[in-house]
Amino acid sequence: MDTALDRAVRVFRERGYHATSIGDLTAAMRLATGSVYKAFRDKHAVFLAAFERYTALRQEQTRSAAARGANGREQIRNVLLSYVEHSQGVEGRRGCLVVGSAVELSAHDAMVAARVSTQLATNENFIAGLIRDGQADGSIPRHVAADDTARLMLCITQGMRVVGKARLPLDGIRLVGVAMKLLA
Amino acid sequence: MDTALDRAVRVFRERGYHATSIGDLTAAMRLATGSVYKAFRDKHAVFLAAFERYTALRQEQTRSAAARGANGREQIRNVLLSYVEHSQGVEGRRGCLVVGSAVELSAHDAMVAARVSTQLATNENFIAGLIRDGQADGSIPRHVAADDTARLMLCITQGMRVVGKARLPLDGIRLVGVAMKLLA
DNA sequence: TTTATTCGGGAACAATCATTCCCTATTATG
DNA sequence: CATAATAGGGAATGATTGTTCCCGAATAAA
Repeated sequence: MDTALDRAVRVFRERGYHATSIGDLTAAMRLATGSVYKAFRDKHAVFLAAFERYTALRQEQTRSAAARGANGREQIRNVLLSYVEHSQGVEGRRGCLVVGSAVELSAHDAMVAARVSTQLATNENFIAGLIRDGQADGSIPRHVAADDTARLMLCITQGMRVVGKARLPLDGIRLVGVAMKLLA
Repeated sequence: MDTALDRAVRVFRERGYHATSIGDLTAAMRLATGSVYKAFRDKHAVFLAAFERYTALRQEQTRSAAARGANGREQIRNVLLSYVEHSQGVEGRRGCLVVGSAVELSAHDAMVAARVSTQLATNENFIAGLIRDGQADGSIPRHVAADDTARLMLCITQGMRVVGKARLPLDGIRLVGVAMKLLA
């Protein structure tokens, strides 16, 4: 079932919610219509489950990217670099379910809107925490405003996914090199 | 007709392409079904016209915001501040057609994808030009990498629209204050 | 072995979609 | 004045949508 959900994640990322029909879903998940409706209440429930699964996976990926850094500053650099990578190539073209949901559904779907907000807040808080870690370990100056910088970095990461979906190439080293000035 | 198209822009921004039915469109544009199909070949053509109109309006708004600045640096500050304003409140919740199109359509609609890319490139080039202007007038240091910084600022602006659509509040002064470090 | 029960599959359904067609005013043309 | 042309309105149409219902096979229980 989890592997079927992974396939659902992929379809929703590629096509969005409204452009994904039950037919697309059953084809991707390799289940018949009846089987999908036996596992989920409706299309919306499939999407919610896919969203949940996607955010869990992405969270794990960014945290493990951060963990590869020796101090707060390097951890942030790794997180940003990881975002650039995921915003590019086939993965970037596939898109981010959080960004897609924010843009396509947030305005008219309270359930999705709530999950999008909490996910964005989680990401922002994670970055803010890394900034404070860096200030504690001496790799980031004390005068950096952790919360404001974290919110701007949230905009940067979400923006990368938009730009990446539009197929503009992103040079990780150069882009992140510039972004690190925010920690000066 | 232009006022009808303005109303179409609004609906597409609020609901996206796929979630907007012809019924929604005729109701908003205050035209009957037949009249819409007499003015446009199909729904896709209405969308393309709305996209064109939206980008023209937005371009004008950003340029006039920039024009209020005395030098390159202040012009960029004004552009960023303008983006924050447009990403917030009722306007922010309405969303950006470029971001929406990039996320919802770019992957499967070559015509839209092309227009999104050129629009993003135009925005980026505009910012890069302002950076170079600032370097010429002495308000921005020469060592700032114009192209890389412009691309990062493109990510920032597009990201603001995502975050704004998700209803996270954005403090223009603080956010732009941090972002201006990129021009140090 | 016989009988329940579960599970996946797919046909059937009503609703909604984008699109076409035709009718009726209104304006322009002779 | 008569008539051709145009523009707008809305019903009809066929395709597609999400959802439900029911069937058949496989497994568990008796």
